[in-house]
Amino acid sequence: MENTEYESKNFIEELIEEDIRNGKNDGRVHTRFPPEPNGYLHIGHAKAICLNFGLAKKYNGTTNLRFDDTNPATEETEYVEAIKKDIKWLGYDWGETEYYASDYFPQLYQFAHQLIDSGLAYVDDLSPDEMAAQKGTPTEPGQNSPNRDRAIEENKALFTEMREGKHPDGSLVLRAKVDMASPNMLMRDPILYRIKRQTHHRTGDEWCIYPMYDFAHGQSDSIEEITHSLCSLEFRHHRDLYDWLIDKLEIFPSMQREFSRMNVAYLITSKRKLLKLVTEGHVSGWDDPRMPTLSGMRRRGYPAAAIRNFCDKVGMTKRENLIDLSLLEFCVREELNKTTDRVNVVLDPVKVIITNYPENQTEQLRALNNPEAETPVHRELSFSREIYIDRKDFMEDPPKKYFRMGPGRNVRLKFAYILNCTDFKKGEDGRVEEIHCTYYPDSKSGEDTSGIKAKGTLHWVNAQDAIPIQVNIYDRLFNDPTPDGHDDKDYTEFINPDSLEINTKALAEASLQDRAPGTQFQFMRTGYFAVDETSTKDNPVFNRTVAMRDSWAKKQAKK
RNA sequence: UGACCCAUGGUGUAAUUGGCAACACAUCGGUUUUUGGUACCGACAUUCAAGGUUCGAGUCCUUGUGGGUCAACCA
Repeated sequence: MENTEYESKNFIEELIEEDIRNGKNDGRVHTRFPPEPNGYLHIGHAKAICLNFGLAKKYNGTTNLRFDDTNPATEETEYVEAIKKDIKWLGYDWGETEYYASDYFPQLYQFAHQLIDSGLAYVDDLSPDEMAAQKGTPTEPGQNSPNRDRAIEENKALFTEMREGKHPDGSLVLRAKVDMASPNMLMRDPILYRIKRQTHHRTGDEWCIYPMYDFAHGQSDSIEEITHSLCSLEFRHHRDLYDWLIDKLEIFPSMQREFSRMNVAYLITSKRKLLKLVTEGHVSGWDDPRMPTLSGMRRRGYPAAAIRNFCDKVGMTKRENLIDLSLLEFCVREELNKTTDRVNVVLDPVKVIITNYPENQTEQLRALNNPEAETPVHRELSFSREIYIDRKDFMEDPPKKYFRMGPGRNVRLKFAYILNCTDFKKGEDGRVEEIHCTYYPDSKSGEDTSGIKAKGTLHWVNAQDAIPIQVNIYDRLFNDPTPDGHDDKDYTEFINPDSLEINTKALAEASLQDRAPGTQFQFMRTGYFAVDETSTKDNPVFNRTVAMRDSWAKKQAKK
């Protein structure tokens, strides 16, 4: 048949399918996710995780988790644990294939000797400044080091001494003998090993020399027989060295390909810059709900499924990009709309007295938890003479298009009755402090025979049993779409001073008293919220994940 | 004054490989609605430029233009 669906593939999938067609690696697909354990995973990593694990799943392959831990100065076990937790939370499982570049230190050391034996590596004693001076520039060739032609035996002896700790930190390095005139600066005799007396989080003090990225990453890929090693665009120039080393070492030919990093407006994804936000106290930690880290987004209430869907929608190309934050928020709302229970929470309470409702009466109303759910589930909601509504749902002198409460107007209370506003009282400060209404007894939700129409529907809480909660209202951390894209200004200058508003006057329906951290809700007409991990029965705390789409507010803002 | 990569609506991608520029987000308008939510309907680009090849070019070629990356004993 001709109506078979055509599935569009990204350039990496095209490449993999071509390899499979050609029988390369017997059609095997083996990817890896290689974080350095020097910080927490962020939204940018999510794209790489989804890519690597997604590809392996699609082509029946495997994905290794490999910690790229070759720089003991910055790496810690704390980060290893956090990274594993975040990957699992995102929904991926690496099974038994958990590796560490540091496990390969002995093998890498042998590789270095192999290169020396082939006359393709030498020990250099130049200072960093001298080396830089000889490096040349992108338009001028560099100069050979005076040590470049050191005898093989001497190189072997010196390198062995480096490993044995006979030379001080920084005094010697091992360099590959490639080409000091290469147009690719990375091929100008790159450093392979440096001396660094620093305790490693896994190997302790066993080593005082450590391989550089270029002599660890590709070799680790090769040792693990990774077929497709995918990384971001800025590593394109490393590919020449990657291939050169594999070729000279005659080891498994892993193939590196590059894709463009994900840039999301108003977010930053530089680990160094995120670390600074933490250490300088701009946020409460790596998992602050305003952080673009997976732990921060988790705490904020972004569902893993939403992040996966976002990564999928963003696509895979080699172009520079700046993705609208609204796409991420769309994915979050789309998921939460399907999954969360709707509850009544009043953020800025104003008391409403229903003057014709019996003083000592309380009735139980039936409330639908989630109208989107396949099987409807209901809960009970208590209702009585005094309730609270949100301050912004009342106007003393409302315009015609305002559908909420105002003197003389009818408005429905969700799951309850239609009210008619008869009066209101103001305090000394001029603020409305009490609203009087009457209710239509025959307008009860689900059994309304009143025939009365109310344009608006409000959320509310029963004054008798409403509980006080703390609500953290989060907004974007930066005021600028590209906070770290300005040459003349530091990104911290764009920090939004109003990125967190702590609301302690909110009142919630009684069912929210003792909910487990991480539980998510839609606060009816307000937004999506998640129970914070610090929340307790006596002090419930909720984080705003994202506000509802609000076409009314949008219209008002334009005026 | 080098090398490498990239260029399709406001944004991110697609175009069955040379054959009617599609999808999503955003924006605007409308319908439905006991959430100003959801759902649904509609509007919104002749593909960076100029040449060339061709019956036919977003796609191929040439030359430009614009953007990105590269000179850490970081990854």
